[in-house]
Amino acid sequence: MNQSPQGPSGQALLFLTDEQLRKGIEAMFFAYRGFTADPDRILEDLAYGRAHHRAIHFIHRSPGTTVNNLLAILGVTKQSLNRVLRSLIADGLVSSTVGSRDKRERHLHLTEKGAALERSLSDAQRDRMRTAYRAAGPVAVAGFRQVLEAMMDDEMRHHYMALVDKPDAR
Amino acid sequence: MNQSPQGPSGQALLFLTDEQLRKGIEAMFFAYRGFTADPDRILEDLAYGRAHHRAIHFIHRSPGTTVNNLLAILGVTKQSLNRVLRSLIADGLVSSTVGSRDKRERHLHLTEKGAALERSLSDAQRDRMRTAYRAAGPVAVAGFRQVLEAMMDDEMRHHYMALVDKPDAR
DNA sequence: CTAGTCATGTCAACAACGCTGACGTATTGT
DNA sequence: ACAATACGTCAGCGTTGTTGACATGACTAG
Repeated sequence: MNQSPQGPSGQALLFLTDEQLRKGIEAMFFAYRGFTADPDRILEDLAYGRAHHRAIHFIHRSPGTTVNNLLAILGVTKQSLNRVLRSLIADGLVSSTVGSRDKRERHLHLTEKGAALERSLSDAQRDRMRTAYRAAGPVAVAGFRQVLEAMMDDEMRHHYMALVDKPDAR
Repeated sequence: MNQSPQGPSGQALLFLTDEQLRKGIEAMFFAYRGFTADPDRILEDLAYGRAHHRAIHFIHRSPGTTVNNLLAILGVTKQSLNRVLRSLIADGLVSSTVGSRDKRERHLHLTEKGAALERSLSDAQRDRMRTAYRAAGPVAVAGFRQVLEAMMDDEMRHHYMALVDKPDAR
């Protein structure tokens, strides 16, 4: 069970023990609750949930994205996404415009109202992230991102890589 | 908006830019999907979900724990937890025994069958974590955990700290 | 041009898993 | 004796995921 992995040269790879791996697993569990806590608090007053937050986030990040593209990034069915998009469009937070090149596609944008909510949500989430970053320091932050990237499924890493090097639309 | 934070001595704290924070946020989102993907695949064949996994994990980690303690760690209502526990007990994965000191309490343990499922789930999750750890290296892993710990709510960090230094019951 | 495929939207039904509120029982502590 | 605690449960509801089926309009290959 790899309790004390040894390198080929006999050097101890102590960070790969089951104990260390378990700590990482539990850290992910508890940290993710914190990660979503602040936006969740904002959303519960608005009859929206985490799914709305995700849609808003990625529409903000990729203005004009199509439904199909959003589907691939979020990894849900079109019925699930459609339910969320329908309410966001009905409430005037998201606009859906017919594609000019391909008229089957709908291009999604945040309205001013939607952008305002996005700012409120991401401000809250960034505040916590900033506090954590500052407490841990730049070296830790680099490691944090390295491990997370290595943890992704290939397809998700592909979407991630395509996003992170794009300038923020802020 | 803290676009280019400067230290008091004018040194650039470039890892605290909104851009860096956003990358961390998106990395958390995509990585968490990978984090849960493997156990989810195992569970979907068994009519169980993520909630069952969490219950099994923490009962394994704290054998004999009470319902109230599990409630605090998982951060859900007793009705939610009870629904999960009821099915796990009915299916013979978890045993619930009346407390000896305080007979109001129920002490929860995994049965042999429950322990077998726990091993199958945590093996899958550890495999991915090990691959990620190995790819990122020990320094990155230390940073990974530092940032996650700084990201937790105080109460969750308290539960985390109480757990991680306990030896694994394996 | 016709046939097939694609992008999207929608209806219905269902499951998992959160929640609130209320009530009951047994046990413990004051 | 009385209040508080630990637990279980019923009923109902909301969000978010799923499948399956069907419709429309638009593009594309033959």
